[in-house]
Amino acid sequence: MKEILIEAINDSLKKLDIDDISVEIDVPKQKDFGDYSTNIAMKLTKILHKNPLEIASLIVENISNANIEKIEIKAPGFINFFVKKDYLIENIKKVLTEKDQYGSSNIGNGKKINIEFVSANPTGILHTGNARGGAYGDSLARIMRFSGFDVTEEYYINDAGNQINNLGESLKSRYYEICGKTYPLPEEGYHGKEIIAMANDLYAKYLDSLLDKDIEFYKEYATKELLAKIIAVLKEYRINYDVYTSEKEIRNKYNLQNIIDILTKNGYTYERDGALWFKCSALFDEVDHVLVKEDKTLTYLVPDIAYHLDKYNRGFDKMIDIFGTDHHGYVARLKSSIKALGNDPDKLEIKLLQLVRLIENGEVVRMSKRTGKSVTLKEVIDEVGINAARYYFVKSSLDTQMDFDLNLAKSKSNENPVYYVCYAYARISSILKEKDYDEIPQNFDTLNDEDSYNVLEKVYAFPDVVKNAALKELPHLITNYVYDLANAFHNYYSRIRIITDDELVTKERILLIKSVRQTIKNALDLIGVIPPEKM
RNA sequence: GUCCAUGUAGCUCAGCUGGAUAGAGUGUUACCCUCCGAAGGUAAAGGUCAUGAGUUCGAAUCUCAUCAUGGACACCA
Repeated sequence: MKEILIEAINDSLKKLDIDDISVEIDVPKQKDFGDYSTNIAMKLTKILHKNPLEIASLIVENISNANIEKIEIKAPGFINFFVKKDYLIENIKKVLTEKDQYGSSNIGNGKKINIEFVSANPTGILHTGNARGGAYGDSLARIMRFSGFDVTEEYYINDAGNQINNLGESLKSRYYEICGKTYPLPEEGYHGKEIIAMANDLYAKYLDSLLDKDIEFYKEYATKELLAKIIAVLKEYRINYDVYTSEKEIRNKYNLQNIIDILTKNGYTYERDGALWFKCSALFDEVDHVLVKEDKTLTYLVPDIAYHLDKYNRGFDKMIDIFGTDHHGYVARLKSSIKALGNDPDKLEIKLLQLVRLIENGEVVRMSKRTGKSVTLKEVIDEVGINAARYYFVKSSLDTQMDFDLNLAKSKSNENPVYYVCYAYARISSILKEKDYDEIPQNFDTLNDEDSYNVLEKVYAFPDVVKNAALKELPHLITNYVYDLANAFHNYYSRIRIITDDELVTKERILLIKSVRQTIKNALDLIGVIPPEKM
């Protein structure tokens, strides 16, 4: 409908000899201002040097279109369109025919997108911050896939380096402790409950027969166990990755020295104080960073450069990394390295999400993997449920600093808007159990009232919302939308009786609410929420 | 100190590339079930959009300054 109007306006503008301006069509907040509205007359004041009202009437004079019922001009210069409602009726048929595909599109045009998210180090278990990143990343992937992008969801496993050494040492230390021996816990060691649990498992299975195993054994065992746990929880959280990339494998696949050599050849390194530095201040960063330490070991930056090179080599049109804001200093470094290796840094987009602050008993709980103090994703899922958790963590934009009050989440979980939406779904399902129709009629003659239009307009808006969410990469637009849709339905339900004595009326109303239910389902699916038939 | 983000109703948050009288939920106060699910609906109250200037037909939205909050500024990852 928007396109039809834009075309009509453009035709009119041509007659006025104006063609190089883009016409914008909005949906006004108020019903009095019509179904659609444009500010084009006001934008043209600068070019035409005329009163916007005058311009508006010139434009309107030249518009004629069968779909338009009425056009009004309102001060200071808005042109408001009132359109015929046939398209809303047509749309019911579309929803009922396309079913689970309603709202999908091909605007992505098969472009290859890589979305990397969570990628938590396997040195502990997932916490609430990962819950947010996971909900965002996976929802974005679903939305983009639904919009015709070729999406790869990826998890990068940091299974090498210092932290893994510390992890191995930590496990060994705990195991020794249980065996009645001592082995020092490293200063940077991990204190999580899960490490102690693993040590207990080892003892239960092997008693003290592992005491002379070397550190490699503990490293490998701990990494494998923790990773399995992480993946299992993510799966429960309805996230299924397409690709897991291991840092260990990247280190084997790429000769890291080779990458440093290329950087050197391109003139982006220098030596100082016995270390080799990356001259990223010449590119996007403010300061330089070390690649090779004085003791000749590599910093974490080097394998990460290799990892991103690997992503580039796999031929994605766009790569999206989702980091916590605590890694924001890292963005410039990474982009610099990409440029320094001769790739296009604009293909990599790094999204920073504000960390979730945990509140318990009115106090901020400091989360830390090292001290083992945190609320895990698993606990969140068990306490508030998967639907509520996914909805909650996706409903705010990434830039919002979020507080997660665990007491509130537990005690008043009904306040979560997800229940309001699911309730609408369950209500419709329950009516459909009583009466249902499958065949779709040509006309819906009895649905010619404002109440029906109000709901149908929301249903009609869905494909546009999805496109918007996909292009702007904002999954929370979906939660906003689906709430509005549920609200429109609850309103309709309270005013209109669906099942009546009149067979035709009942049938058309049933099909209307069926299209609502389908749209709710499709929308919720994009954010990983599965509505129940009964609540 | 420098960099990034944020500041909208008592609280939690929307507000799309600047548009018409700033919106929801929650909380407070009233109503509404003989009938498809009241986890619902209706209404009232609640705002110097942090502050100050600027840009223009028009600013919560853009620019600058100030204040406040969170985070980052390692030869850790």
